[in-house]
Amino acid sequence: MGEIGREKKSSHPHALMKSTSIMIREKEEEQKMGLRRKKDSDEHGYGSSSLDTLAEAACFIAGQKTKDEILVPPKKRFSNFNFLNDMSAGPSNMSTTPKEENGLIIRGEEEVSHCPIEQVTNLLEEYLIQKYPKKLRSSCKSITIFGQKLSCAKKKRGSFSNMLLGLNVKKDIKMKKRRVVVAAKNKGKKVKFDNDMPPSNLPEEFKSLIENMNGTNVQRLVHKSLFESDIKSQQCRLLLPRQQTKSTTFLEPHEKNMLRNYGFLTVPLIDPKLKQQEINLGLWNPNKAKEFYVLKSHWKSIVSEYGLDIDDVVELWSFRVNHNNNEINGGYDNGGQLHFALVLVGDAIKKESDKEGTTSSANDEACAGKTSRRVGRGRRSNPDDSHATLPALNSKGRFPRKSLGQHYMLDSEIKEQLTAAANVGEGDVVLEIGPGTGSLTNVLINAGAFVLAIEKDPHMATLVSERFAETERFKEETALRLVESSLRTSEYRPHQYLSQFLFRLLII
DNA sequence: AATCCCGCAAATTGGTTGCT
DNA sequence: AGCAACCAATTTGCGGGATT
Repeated sequence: MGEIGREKKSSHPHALMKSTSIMIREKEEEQKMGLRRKKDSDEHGYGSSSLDTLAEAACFIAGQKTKDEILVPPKKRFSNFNFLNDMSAGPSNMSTTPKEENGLIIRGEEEVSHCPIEQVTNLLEEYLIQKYPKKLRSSCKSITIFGQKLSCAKKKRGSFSNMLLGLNVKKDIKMKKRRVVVAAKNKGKKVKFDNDMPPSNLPEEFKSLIENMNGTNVQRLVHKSLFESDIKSQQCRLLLPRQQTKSTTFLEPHEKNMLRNYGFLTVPLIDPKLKQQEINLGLWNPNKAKEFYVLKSHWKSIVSEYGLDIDDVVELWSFRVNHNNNEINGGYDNGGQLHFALVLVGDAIKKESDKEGTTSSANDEACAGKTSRRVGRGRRSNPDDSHATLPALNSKGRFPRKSLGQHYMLDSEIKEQLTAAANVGEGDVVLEIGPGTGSLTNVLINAGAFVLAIEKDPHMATLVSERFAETERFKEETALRLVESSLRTSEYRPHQYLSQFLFRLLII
């Protein structure tokens, strides 16, 4: 109590309205909708009539089902339905500081009471769960009522049953005072609104790598000094300044749709050491006036790997790589697949090179897509180690896709050990799920086995069949038979399948 | 239970505009 | 010119779901 009344003088009057963006103006609603609220019907003062109407709305929503979004176009049927009233779009001449009294928000002469958010969400949830086919529920990403998006995008795999329909409002009107840490910390630090960016200058090594990858449309997206929130371990994201990204057209329409519908887009990234990995590009406040792009998953590991710190300057570049095989990404990549390159600038790069001098390449592992090589140990070298196909793959912008469960196994010793452990010998028939570059396949064939391989990634499928096209056994169609998976639309994951298969074996 | 990760929106700050 | 109110851009606190 009183928190609202103590609203800071400097704070914007709209600030409160935003936070209470959905409220119900009861009197208005009663008049508009002809509803008669039962007195004493519930503690919030909301009678069943309103909730019935809401249920009706839910019913209507359910009737508008589409695969990715349930959309209720404004003023289509319930033109007088103003139940979920966005107060942020309310009267702009509201100058009185809002106050809270007896559970009511007082704004000038107008009285509005709290929306029973939980009731609303519970009701919608219950209704939709009852009325909605399960299949459709699971694919539903958001619900829009009269332009108000009820988002559930944050739950990647959230089933509808445990999904809360966030109404984009604070459930609790009471606003906690935030600790003012920023002001003290950044005192005197100028917030840069003017984009006095230095001229674009992509380092030569990046240029040549991108050239090798046949990259086109190379452009600098972002030039940014890192802030605490960019590197804080609890935050794990890099916010891309809106000014620098809003005018650019680095995303194609289908990519924007992906972002809006699924909340993120996995983009191949060349990191400062020219290693290739993937990063998730996210979108905050989708479909709102202030959309922000952020780099999410794996940003944290980049921060720790390169020891990024406050005030380090980074640049994010984008480019596109045309794959010959346009089947990749469902044939959407007409303009080429989006790639990013992360470049350290100034002190950040100096610091990184200093670090490299002292720590050598101890963290280099023979893992996905890394161009590192292991030294020492006296292990015999094998031409397959750094994979004959790997440089070629990388140069074409192909590297392991976690979304497909891809991991390149580069250590031929392990492959041989695996083959030996499985006791694979002449004449054995081996089912290989996800041969990838065919490195294990090669060992298996050399051991005399007949290999039946299933590959989902059409690019890999082509590659592995080309690789073994020269082998005599392949020509005879006895050693390797490649099955191009038609499971593209399923949730097929080779390693998941394998682990489940092993698990079943164990329990049998 | 602890930690990680994500997304929203409050807080902060510099710029702009309008009035005196 | 000086001031206040408003606007816009950006950072980051924080809640809460997901994961370990």
